[in-house]
Amino acid sequence: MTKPTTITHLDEKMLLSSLLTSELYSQMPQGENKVRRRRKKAKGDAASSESKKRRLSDEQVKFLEMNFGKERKLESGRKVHLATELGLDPKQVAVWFQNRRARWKNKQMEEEYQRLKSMHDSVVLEKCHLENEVLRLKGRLSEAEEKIRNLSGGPNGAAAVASPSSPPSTVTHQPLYQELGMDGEADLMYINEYNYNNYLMDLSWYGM
DNA sequence: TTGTGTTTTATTGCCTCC
DNA sequence: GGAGGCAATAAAACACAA
Repeated sequence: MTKPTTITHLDEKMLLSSLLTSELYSQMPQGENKVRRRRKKAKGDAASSESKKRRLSDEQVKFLEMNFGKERKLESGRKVHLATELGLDPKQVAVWFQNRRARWKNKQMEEEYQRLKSMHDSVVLEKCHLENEVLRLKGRLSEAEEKIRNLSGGPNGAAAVASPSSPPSTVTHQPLYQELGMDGEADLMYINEYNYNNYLMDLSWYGM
């Protein structure tokens, strides 16, 4: 009689992960990748109650935390001293410090990421504002040029304005919204806000 | 109670340094 | 070559919603 096995989400994840690492990665030619092969866990020992995983007591953790605060690395003498003090195996102390360093490093990286992200966000926002300002000023420049053309006498006056002192490239400075037939600065503000929002959405999409 | 996600403890394999 | 560090991961322990 074979009982149908139900595969939980967790099992599925583990299975997938072990398949990926053991099968896929171990097939990669050695030397071309730095991905280590999936190890095999010695399951027999875990069954014995003696080697079962034990959580450290609050006092033990507190003491270890205190020591970690003083010095994150653990030289041999200190390890043995802490172990006897806490009634633990020196190896357990070493493992605890190793794991604690890993957690500390993760936290540092997370904080650094948040710091950089907020810096980056404010730079992007600033860029949007500056782009808006550039477009606004270009609009005003076009208006001023138009007025000058009108003042210097009708439709032919434009030729007079386009003298050597005013470069012909001015035409290419026409604001984008005029080219697109849009309604001035309000639309431009909208475009920039739109781009910025899309940008933020992209960041969140990539989990940033 | 149970399924699921998270945290903690422990192991393995590789790398570096002395 | 071995001691110690680190990254990756396993697995137990725990938290918690449903």
